[in-house]
Amino acid sequence: MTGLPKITSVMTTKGVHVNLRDLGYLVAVADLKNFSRAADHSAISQPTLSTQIKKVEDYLGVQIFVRERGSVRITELGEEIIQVARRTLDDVRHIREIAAHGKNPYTGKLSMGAFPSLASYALPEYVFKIKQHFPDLKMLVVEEKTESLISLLLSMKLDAALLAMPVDHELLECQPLFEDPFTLAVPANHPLAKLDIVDLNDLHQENLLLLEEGHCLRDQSLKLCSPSRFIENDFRASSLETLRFMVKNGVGVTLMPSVAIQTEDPDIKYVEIKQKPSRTIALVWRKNHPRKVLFQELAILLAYKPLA
Amino acid sequence: MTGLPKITSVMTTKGVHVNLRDLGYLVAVADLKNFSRAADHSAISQPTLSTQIKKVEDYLGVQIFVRERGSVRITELGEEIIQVARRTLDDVRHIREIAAHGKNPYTGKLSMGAFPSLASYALPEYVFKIKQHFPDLKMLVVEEKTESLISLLLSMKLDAALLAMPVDHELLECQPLFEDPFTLAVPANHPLAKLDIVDLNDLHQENLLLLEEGHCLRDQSLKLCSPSRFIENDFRASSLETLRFMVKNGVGVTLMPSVAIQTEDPDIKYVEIKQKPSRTIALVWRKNHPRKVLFQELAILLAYKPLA
DNA sequence: ATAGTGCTATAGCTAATGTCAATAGCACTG
DNA sequence: CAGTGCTATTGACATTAGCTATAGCACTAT
Repeated sequence: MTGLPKITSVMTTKGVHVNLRDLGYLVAVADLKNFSRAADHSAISQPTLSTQIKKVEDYLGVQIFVRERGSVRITELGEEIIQVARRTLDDVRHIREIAAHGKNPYTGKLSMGAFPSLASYALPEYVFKIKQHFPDLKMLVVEEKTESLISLLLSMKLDAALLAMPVDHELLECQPLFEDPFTLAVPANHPLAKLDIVDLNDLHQENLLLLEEGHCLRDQSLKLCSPSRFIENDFRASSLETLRFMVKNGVGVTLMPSVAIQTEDPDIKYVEIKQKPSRTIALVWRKNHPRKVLFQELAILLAYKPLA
Repeated sequence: MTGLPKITSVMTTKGVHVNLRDLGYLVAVADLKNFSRAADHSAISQPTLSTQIKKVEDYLGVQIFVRERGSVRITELGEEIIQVARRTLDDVRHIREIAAHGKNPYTGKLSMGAFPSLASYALPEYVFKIKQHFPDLKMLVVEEKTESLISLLLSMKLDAALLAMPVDHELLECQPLFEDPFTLAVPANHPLAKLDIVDLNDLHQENLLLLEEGHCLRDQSLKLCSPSRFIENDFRASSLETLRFMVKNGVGVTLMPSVAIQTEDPDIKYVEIKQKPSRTIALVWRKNHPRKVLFQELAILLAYKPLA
């Protein structure tokens, strides 16, 4: 036969696509800095890993790893690529989680957030209650200001959050849990401490202490106290405990949510307020979150007053 | 032979993994709501697409699409899954872009941001200059407040940004471009308008107009003007043009960055300031961004005074 | 030097997977 | 009741990822 040779597969361009699997290999090599161990970790043979990595590098047309004596270095471009690869793999994990949670909302990781002036007081008991009723949930709690919590919810990095109403966002669903009345925290030796009940309109020239910007409690307090003529001051506490400390030491007064009241302390008196102001705490989650059924049940579970 | 039958592949569990390709199919079906057209769009046959979609649904154990008369509905869970799938595909596209830009930084999309009190004035000319020197770049401009720009840079959603120094972030690199001196914008009929130069310390009881919270120009102005005893006011403009309008109408004065000066308007006078305050505009990008070479060249290109 | 160690790369074969064309099945339409 | 417009199933074929075996390379220890 003098015809043309039968070309079956010259230029066997092995693999033309980037795979999720390949991304995993990239990350494994990046983490372990060693092809053989990365192969082990990925449960494939070292040659396979080598060829797959090479395939990706060829496909992208850039070098990701520099194979060096004893260890593997990552190129700058490689770093960038691997950073995104990690994100990609996380997303795929996320897809699997969504499916798993859709099938059984009562298992798996559940991340729940609360804003600072609520978190430390209500969360411990809440987490305890949740663990009792849903023992298969792995709780993860996050303490952030309201604004951050909302963006975490929207970006799917957080499953649910305890927020103060109102929460008006068309992508979020919201179930009120309980009312948290405000009291006025005053130093025990302050004239107001002798009262059983105080009218916000009667407060003049008091030094109202507030949290720093971004705390919803600050905004609520400012709103409620606008009729009173408080002394302006530049002090901005970073936590409710700092505020309590300041009140205790006679620096001023502050609005204290009931969940945070600690009656043991003889230096502070918490006085009821005639206007009965309160904040409504709600459980909030993304509409059409795969586990909304769970959240509705959680809301019922947590709707009882959190403190005995 | 009475031995056991040779089982080659009973239970042929076709496909055990989710693929990037599969995610693409999901998105195509979600977009087109029709298997056949989605197959067409994905350049595969309809049967292949059907089996692959089914494979994913089987693997995840949840139904993603409801095949209905005439069209395809997406389950709630499906919506969530597809949302993440889109993100995943974007990430992979991003990986390819990183590689492409690493090979040739001078082509492809380039997203550049600037904060509002600079954007409208400097960006048009900048974009023009860049297009001239790098005709293969597809420019995309974004106008956001400084804080947003920084998080966009960090999350790789923005390539570079024009920001006011200082920008201290260990993941960001920063190349100063030019000084932008502040002048005092006053109504033409204001006594100050007659001066050639004004001392910030001589300003008393002027009504200083500022932008709303979050604008870096607001913070810079407040810092510079703290020695003066300005009238406090609650007005917060949402743009520099609003401020200019207010000044024009005699409501007060404001600090105006030189890039924003418009000498044509006879109703406003821009008075030089004795203290020669200025803001330094810099080009900022993520350290080890694949195209940092490009940004360094851009910085040189843009370092000349932006306005004639 | 020489064999050994600890790496990654290459080759050739096999199993798994994705793909196609053909066709079945289903629910409406004319 | 044939026709239309869908999705699902089947069986053959092509591509890809995987394996084992082995090569190659640069040091290290004997």
